[in-house]
Amino acid sequence: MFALIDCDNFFVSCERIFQPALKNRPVVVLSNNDGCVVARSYEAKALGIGMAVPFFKVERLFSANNGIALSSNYELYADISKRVMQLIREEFQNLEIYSIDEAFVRLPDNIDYETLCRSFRNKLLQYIGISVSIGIAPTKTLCKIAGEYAKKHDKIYFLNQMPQISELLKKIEVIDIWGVGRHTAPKLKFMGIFTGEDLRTAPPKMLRKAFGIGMEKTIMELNGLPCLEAESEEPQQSIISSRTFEYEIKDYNVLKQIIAEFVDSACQRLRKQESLAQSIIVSVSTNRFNHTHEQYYNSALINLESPTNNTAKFLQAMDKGLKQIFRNGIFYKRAGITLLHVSNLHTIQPDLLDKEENRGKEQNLMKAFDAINRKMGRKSIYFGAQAGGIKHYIRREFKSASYTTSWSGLAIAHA
DNA sequence: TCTGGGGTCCTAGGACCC
DNA sequence: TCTGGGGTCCTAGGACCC
Repeated sequence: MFALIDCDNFFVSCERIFQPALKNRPVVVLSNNDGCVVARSYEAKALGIGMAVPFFKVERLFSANNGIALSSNYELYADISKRVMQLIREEFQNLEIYSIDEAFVRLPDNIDYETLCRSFRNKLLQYIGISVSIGIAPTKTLCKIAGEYAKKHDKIYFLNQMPQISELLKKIEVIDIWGVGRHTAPKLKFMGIFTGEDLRTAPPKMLRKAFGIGMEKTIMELNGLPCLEAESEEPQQSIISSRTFEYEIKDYNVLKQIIAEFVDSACQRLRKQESLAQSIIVSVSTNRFNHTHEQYYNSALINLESPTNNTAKFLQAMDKGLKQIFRNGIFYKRAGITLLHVSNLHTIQPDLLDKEENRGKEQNLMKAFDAINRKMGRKSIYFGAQAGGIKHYIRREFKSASYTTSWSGLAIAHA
């Protein structure tokens, strides 16, 4: 049996831990540049604020109802997530972290699932102050459905018997089934498949021909046959760092300095998971909502001679790639990099032409670099290519303090 | 005025081989 | 010169997820 443990309104819940005044009123958390709504409290949902809507479209309605909007505070959410996952890990087997706010676990056979989950839910609430919903079912796809139901009802829901599954699926639109997206749903409707139950009883082989193997798996899973197994915690296969800027940028050097920040951040994550990468994609684009300037999108792939996690080498490659795609007179609003062809640092095939002593030196250099920044604080040392003077290219006007990750952000209790 | 960021998996098609 | 069948590997792009 699987269980899906899903934090309720996660980003909002994190903020409320340290700001009790946010309780019982509409709260939303915004994406970078305070652009879109990415998390909503129940009170905000009740106002009809949709997921991922641009905030400026709902701002008046929202503030008229005494709402509070916050910029995203990813340091805080990542830290709270880490604590939640740790507690889950101590309690269950086969933890699979699915996203920042949800995880699948495998439940042992022949136990009282609901009692176990409910006591764990209370523990999380008491230890960390985060409320979760838990869906229990024989497959992951059914767990998702059980979890959604649990959110709206009693927070724990066990979905197991076929008549029960069938009844629930009848009430669910096909677009709300995990694995069915906005492109596939209209096509399914055209074929007469409207509800989850229609999909469950549809011919799997036929739908596989039309939509691929993923759809066949979804149908099997709806029927209680597990096709998606517990996945082990593998290092990531690609690492992305990209941003939309607050302002449009025309200057090559400014753009390059900002992208150097992305390279630095991605390489740090690469080293943290003890990996190497061999390629980097650099991409730039204009503001797709601004039609007064020429629209432009381009990307360049640069392959390195051998896998590395040396920031300097990726900075060089990034510059080369950026030169290939940069055009004068374009107003750039967004840029990013992706590291790919990621491999494990310890099992790497050494390059015959690469001297081993150089590889050792390179590793030591980057270790020292990371150690200094860990000890003395972020960006105590950095590469010359990185933005020295350009710090402010993202707007986060309503960000809360880094309560758990910075001394200056510690909450103060007045007694 | 203001529209996010970070991932995975699958498939089709091209290049190449015998 | 054309024909047939069988295969691998790689890449770009689409679809999905949160």
